[in-house]
Amino acid sequence: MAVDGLITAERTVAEALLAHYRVHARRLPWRSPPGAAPPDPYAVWLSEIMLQQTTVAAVIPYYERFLARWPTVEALAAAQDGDLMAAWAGLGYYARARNLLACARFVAGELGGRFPDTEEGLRALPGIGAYTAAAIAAIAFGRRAVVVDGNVERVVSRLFAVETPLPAGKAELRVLADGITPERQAGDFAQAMMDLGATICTPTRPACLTCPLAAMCVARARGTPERYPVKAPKKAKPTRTGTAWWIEHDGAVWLVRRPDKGLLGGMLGLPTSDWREGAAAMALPDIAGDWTPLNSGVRHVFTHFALELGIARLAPGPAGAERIAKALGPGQWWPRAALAEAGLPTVFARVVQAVMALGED
DNA sequence: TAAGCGTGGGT
DNA sequence: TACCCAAGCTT
Repeated sequence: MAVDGLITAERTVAEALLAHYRVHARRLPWRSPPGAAPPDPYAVWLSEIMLQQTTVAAVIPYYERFLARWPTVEALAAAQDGDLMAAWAGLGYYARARNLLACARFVAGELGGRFPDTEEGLRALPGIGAYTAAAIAAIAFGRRAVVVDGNVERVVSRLFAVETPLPAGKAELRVLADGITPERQAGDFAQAMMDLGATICTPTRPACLTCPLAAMCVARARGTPERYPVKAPKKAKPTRTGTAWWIEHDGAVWLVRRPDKGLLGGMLGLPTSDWREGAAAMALPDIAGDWTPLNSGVRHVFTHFALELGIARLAPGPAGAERIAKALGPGQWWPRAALAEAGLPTVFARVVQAVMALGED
């Protein structure tokens, strides 16, 4: 048996990591201290959905606002769709917000307001995949679950110097993670692994000198921790171009609700042309009037393409204003002075900024 | 299995 | 500047 505080080959990964976590755990709004009673499953679920592919720093203010406004799953289930989407605006991956609402309504309506306490039950809910089901089961319900996120993949790939490139290597990494996951305290263990990945076993320049697992780490022994995880090469990102249509009448701007599926689904936005590769010219809708192409535009990078969005402006006048809905489909006039509160996704918030910077005319 | 799906911060 | 990356899920 290892002497406490001294890391030896006999000490397991979980023992070394949990001892470190008891002292160095990050204090986060949705987290209970190490060894304490589990937090409210609603809080765990809400934080885990927000944290999918999103940094802790970005999530914290959204989490605080959501929990204050909708303190229970029943309260969230009663929210208006538009209010929920607007509150999520800026956080990205908007399918998460749509699934969040669907999940809350199912739990509140069909499950008596109680989240399932097993991985299998959680996995069946909208927006909850393998990682999130395992994380909630372990953190909120004390289950032994193998929690594998990007942090865990990086830590495990270095511990065992796994050469199989991601994403093909995911299955292998999961088996290895299973092998080091303890029977008890799986929730603390999962959070300890993620803390380690976020603060010590970082993608670049890992702080191996302060790592509680350094003595057990094969990549460290080889002197090449940054080599892992090995990743398959990624594809080039194309550029698409399009035009946003700024139609303003009587101090208000025409906004449209985007379809539920696809990019920025369910979000409010400016009407735009199609976004296509190669198209360069300003594109205008079939609305007669004195269109003004603006010199400024917006460049915005999405996950799988970059967008260069030009802006064309129209002041249709009272008669023309009534034809807008017919030409562009359903939408609403939003007061220009209140656009900051419309809950627009970032790409359109930037268009608003660009137009506002031009002044009233 | 692979592609689609946001955004902001770090290097 | 141009990448890379972050507590992934859905289809």
